[in-house]
Amino acid sequence: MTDFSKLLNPGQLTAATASDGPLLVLAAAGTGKTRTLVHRVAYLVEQGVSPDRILLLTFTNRAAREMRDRAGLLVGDAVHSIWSGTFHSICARLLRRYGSSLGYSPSFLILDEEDQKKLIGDIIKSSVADPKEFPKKDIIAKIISEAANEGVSVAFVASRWLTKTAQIDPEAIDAIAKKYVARKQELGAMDFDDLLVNGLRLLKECDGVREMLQEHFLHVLVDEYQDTNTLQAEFTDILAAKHRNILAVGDDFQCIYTWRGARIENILDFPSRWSGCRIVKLEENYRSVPGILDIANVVMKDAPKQFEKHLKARRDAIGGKPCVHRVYDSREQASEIMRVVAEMRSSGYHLSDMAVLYRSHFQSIDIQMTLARAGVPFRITSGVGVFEQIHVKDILSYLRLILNPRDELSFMRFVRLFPGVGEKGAEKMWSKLGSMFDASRREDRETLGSLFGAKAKPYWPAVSKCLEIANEHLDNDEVGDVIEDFVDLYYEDHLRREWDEKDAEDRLEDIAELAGQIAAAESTGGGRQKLEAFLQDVALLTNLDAKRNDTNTDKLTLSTIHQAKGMEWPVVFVPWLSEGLFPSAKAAEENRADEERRLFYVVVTRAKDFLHLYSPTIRKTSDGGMFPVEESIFLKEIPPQLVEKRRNLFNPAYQSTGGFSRTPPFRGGASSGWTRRW
DNA sequence: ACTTTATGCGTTTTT
DNA sequence: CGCATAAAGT
Repeated sequence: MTDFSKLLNPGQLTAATASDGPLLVLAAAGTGKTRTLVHRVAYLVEQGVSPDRILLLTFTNRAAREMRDRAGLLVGDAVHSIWSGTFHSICARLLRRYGSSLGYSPSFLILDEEDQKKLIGDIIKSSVADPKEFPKKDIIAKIISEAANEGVSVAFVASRWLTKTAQIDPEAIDAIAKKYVARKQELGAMDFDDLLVNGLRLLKECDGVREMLQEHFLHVLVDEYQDTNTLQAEFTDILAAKHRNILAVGDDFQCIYTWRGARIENILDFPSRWSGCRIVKLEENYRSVPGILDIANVVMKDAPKQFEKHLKARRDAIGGKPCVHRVYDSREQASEIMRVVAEMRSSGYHLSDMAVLYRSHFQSIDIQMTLARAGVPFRITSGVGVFEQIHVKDILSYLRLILNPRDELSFMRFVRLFPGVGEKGAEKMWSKLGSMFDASRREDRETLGSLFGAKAKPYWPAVSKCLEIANEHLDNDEVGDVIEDFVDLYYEDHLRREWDEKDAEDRLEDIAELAGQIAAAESTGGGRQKLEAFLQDVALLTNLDAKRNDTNTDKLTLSTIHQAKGMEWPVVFVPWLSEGLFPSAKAAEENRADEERRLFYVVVTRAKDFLHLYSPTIRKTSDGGMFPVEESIFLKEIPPQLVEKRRNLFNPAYQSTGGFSRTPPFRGGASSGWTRRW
């Protein structure tokens, strides 16, 4: 028996070894939230609870993996039986098993954001008289998603948008939404939101399934509870209703996903929803030095809705106070960051001990360029996911088509890889083939070949050959070869036609990586089953799930604050603390100033030893414009004695007043462009 | 009629 | 960069 009292502080111990019944753990940043949760799992397993009757829900794949890894150290192989994962992936798992009650096949497709927008765009094109006068697909997709996540009607959300975006007709948008639902049905597909919506429907509408699952899950544990939306809170409430063993862990101060439907009220009301709920507060912070916590406490001192919480430092002070750097522009900011990085390295920190955390992706561009020029290795979580990139999706559609002759979306994508085949052509081919294409049948391959135009025809025999032998490869568990053949015999050519040399090389490398990852995936069956399992849920994988082998090299981390949630580094840099950027102007417009504040709280509490905050005096736009920017309100609020101020104004703005532009820049943005590689 | 190529423009945050 | 739109090419 483990002596938990030796491993945990009193608060953590109470939570981890609590008796049955509802429990809310209010864990402020850095107070050992994950540790508590992991030990709770270990405690339950030691008490004889069968691991497969424990459900552990998280928000991100990374959190799920960390939880599994750490629990594994305590309970060993039992960890593999625990039901743990993101809300989305657990719902997907349940729906694959029991979704037939709702009319879904176990192999339903999961649409990623791009697929979703594409479908909505197609519907707009075909059903709206004048698409130019109609809201764009991105807006419609957002409205539909918002409605799903809040559990309200599309027309309701659309009319709410009316106030800020002109010319929206709620009825018309509702009509699009209905067609979108029908189209998904036709394809046997669910988008991300459907996973949650249908996961909940499963519990509400299918009495048998609900009762079985309620009986099955003895313990329901939810991480980051402050970020649950209506659907997720209801989902866990129902699952735990029978045994009443629900453990919600969270921190209302760290609620940063309201834009995605998170309801901070879920955690605030938790005690009243669950009668007899015990509350444990964790306020002892083991992560950060006192100087950093002082700032965190200042940031949240006037927070409106909250459980009273005050971070108590358990570490001694080391180094100096957190540092505020006033710099001239984005480039100077980048070189200043790099200078401090070098300084910290020479005093013994590794690159992997440091992170640059920013409000939005584009704010990292100058930093990336500066680091690249200086040859400092860094790891970045870019705006576009690895599994959402064009070339990866191309390969995935090729693989999907081999496995599923009726996969319309994959077919469309696949045939459009050939020159001279566009949207209309692809549609014609699909209907001429009778809405199916069985790659393993010679006739189907010949028919398709005859449908190609003159430009595509020469390429077909080689690809046809690939398709012919693909099944053989799959039976021999040679998934990698399936991809390799296709790339060698056709796709590499295609890439080189579409992109310049360097880009094509990069993309080929990504594909090799993908092949390796599929081959390495765990599975019970042979190549076919392995591939099937991978393809089914690949939409749920994110950047952080790929390139795991990357972690052994020493690299500086560049990440958005959202993606950095739950993580920690000895040294943290926060660029662009300027009004309009952080807090973001857009958030202010939409009355979400308090969320920006919580976001700042989150980033401050990521730092263990050193915190460096940067505020440029000007920002430049892509068209060469130059504008003065004010220091962020978050910096202004910090009492001067809590920080050390440094000014680095190599090139003060006031010396060249002639350079300012007249028109203000668009809302955010210091420079333009995106990076795909990471 | 449909596809390819050229050009301009907007960019929060994510499962 | 990717997307939408317009113009040019098949």
